[in-house]
Amino acid sequence: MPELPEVETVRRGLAEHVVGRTVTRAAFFGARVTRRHPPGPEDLAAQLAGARVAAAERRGKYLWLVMEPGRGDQPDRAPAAFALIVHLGMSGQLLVEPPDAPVEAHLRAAFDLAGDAPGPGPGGGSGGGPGWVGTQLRFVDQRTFGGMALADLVPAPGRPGGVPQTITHIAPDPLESAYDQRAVVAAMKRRQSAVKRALLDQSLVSGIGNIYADEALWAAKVHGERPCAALSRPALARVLTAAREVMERALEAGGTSFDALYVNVNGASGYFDRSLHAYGQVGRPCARCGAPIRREAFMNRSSYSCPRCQPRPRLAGRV
DNA sequence: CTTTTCTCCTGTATGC
DNA sequence: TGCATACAGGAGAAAA
Repeated sequence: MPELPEVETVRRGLAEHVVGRTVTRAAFFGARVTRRHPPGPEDLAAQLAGARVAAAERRGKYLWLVMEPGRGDQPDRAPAAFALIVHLGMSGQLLVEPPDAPVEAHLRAAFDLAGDAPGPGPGGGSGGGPGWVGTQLRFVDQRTFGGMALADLVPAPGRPGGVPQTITHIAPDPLESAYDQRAVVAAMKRRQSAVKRALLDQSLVSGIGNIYADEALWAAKVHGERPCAALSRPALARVLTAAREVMERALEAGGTSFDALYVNVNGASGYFDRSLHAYGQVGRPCARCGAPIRREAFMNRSSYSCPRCQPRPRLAGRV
């Protein structure tokens, strides 16, 4: 499940293999992948055709490519850059492949790319590389919770290139300069909800999903059902710091696993198997105290925690 | 305004 | 073996 570290790994792959190239043709398959782009897939394809990928950006779990339109009718006046937003949902992958690679079962979009990418990627020079005639960027998404859309870029603090207008409700994530942990702690203090719900609220702090929420709460020794307001500011800060640290470590573990041909979210995190202390570890001993990790229902899914290190709040829920 | 619930989707695992 | 069911879960719309 792509959360911040996995999405950042994909962004880095895009920066290396796609930025600098021009989209010569775009195609979309199925209606759901463009459901967040109201004008529809034909409009999306038309606007991308001829545009150059100027940058690959990320905030939380959202990716976007900064696109510079091709100069059509007005060669003396450069049209404004815009964003191609990509959300991977739960099962989305971005793949960089030769155009004649076999079509994946859940291929949702394909972009033909022209030009060389800068840096030591494929096609980056005469030596090395597979020597493709062309390159395709493909979006494959089994469950199609992800999608693509266009948006204008609007100014945002700490983001020189701006952020897409349609995702300005997404808060800065813990790894960007605009992130202000003291402000997040203050906002959490005012929340009338459990701390895990707050961690998952992307308008408060972005990038954290179910996995890293459980890991952060385990590291901070806090049960996710504890009300935000019942936690001290230092305790809230410890939870947020733990979230940042666990995601930084996951990024280190996952950041090296894609090769030159492949920008793959599923392969991005070897972190899952080796370093999880709570998520999915039901019955296994807590790494701190040895008590078996428990699983509890939470919002139609699951939460994992240590029953000894993370005791449930005494008043779990009010009526 | 704030907070919670529902819904979208499909492959995998489990139970009878 | 075959069929039904639970589960994974991000995010936005709808409801409370």
